[in-house]
Amino acid sequence: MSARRTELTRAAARLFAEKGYHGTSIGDLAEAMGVQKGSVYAHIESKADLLWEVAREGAAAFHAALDSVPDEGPVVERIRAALRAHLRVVAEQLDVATVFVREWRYLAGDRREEFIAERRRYEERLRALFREGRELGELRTDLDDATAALLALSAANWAYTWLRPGLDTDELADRFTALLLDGMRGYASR
Amino acid sequence: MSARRTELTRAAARLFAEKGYHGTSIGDLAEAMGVQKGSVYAHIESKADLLWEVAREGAAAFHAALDSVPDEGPVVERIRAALRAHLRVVAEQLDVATVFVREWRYLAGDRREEFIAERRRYEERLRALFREGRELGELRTDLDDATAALLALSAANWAYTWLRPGLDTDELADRFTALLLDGMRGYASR
DNA sequence: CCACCTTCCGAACGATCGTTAGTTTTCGCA
DNA sequence: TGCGAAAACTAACGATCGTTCGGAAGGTGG
Repeated sequence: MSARRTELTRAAARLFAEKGYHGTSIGDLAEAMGVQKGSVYAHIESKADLLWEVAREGAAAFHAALDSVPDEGPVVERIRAALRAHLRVVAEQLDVATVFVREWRYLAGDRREEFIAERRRYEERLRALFREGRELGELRTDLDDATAALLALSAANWAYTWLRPGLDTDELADRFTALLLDGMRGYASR
Repeated sequence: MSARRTELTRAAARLFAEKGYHGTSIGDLAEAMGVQKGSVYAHIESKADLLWEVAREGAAAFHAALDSVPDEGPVVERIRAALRAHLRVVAEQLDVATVFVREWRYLAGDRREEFIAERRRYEERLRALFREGRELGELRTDLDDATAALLALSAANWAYTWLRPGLDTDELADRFTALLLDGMRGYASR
């Protein structure tokens, strides 16, 4: 893929995140590239291609982040690592993450189905961590792991709305992890 | 507001939630009403009016839900009540909640500012519960209450993506509350 | 029965949409 | 230096966008 084509994808990610897919016109893309709008079609076949490309890039980034989490070791540490990896992707590729979480639904046809499958697979990989933690006894044995995974996933998926590049995402992830692990109830009331 | 006008607002909430604000045309609205698209303007002055109305309805619903939470009593119970109230609104007014969480950003000008202020106020009201819990010693005194509130808010704001009408939102809220309070760490590792 | 108000129709508006086509410019490389 | 590919330009396409307008139903209350 040519350098110019890559620039176009970057501009698409930024504008789709900022104004939404339907709120971004080919003219907007062209203006961001400093080019006439017809020229955009030297690089793509359709506007939908750009959405597909950014969405796939997001899926790849989040899956790659999860790949960095070891398969073994204490589950608690692996959950912390997964949260760290996720938030790092959000902070470092905020536009792509935004499209991944919010704009993907404007995908159409087979691409939409394929994306949803990838998204579900990502959620399953995260969920498995919590289930394994319960089964191995590293988390409480009476844990509602589906709800726990949903809570963690909510924090991860909502992050694009408030996370700003430059924040210490590792520390943020650790704060979330600490809360998820130990809760917020006072010692006296245990 | 006439009955017909109310129908239009309902259709707008549904379509904005389903296809997005920019993905919904006046023609779509008209078709949902069984009417020619020009006729829609017997009820509104602009498409933006409908977005504003639905967004305001959402803000009112969530604030009203929080109003039902008592000002006194155990903080833990008030947090549970707030989560219950929030999830109930999401389940019972899913379209409105979706616009409130996701589509509001297409508001323009003063309306956008006003909405953001209302949204911030809602978040502040929730945050205050956690801060109060820490200060009164009902939650752990070393609690990172900002993060705790953010975690709860993430669960609340993400709910529109998976919550379906008919689910027992009280039970879901209680599961979240239980997790937030006691965490998921195994007893053995405390 | 008439006046009024709400609602809708049908046609049209200028603007903008995504996309296509033919041509021209730019530029790295043989 | 010249060739070929990549990139951009210009102009236009049909479709659809949000919106306007004059007039016609339809029902309600005086």
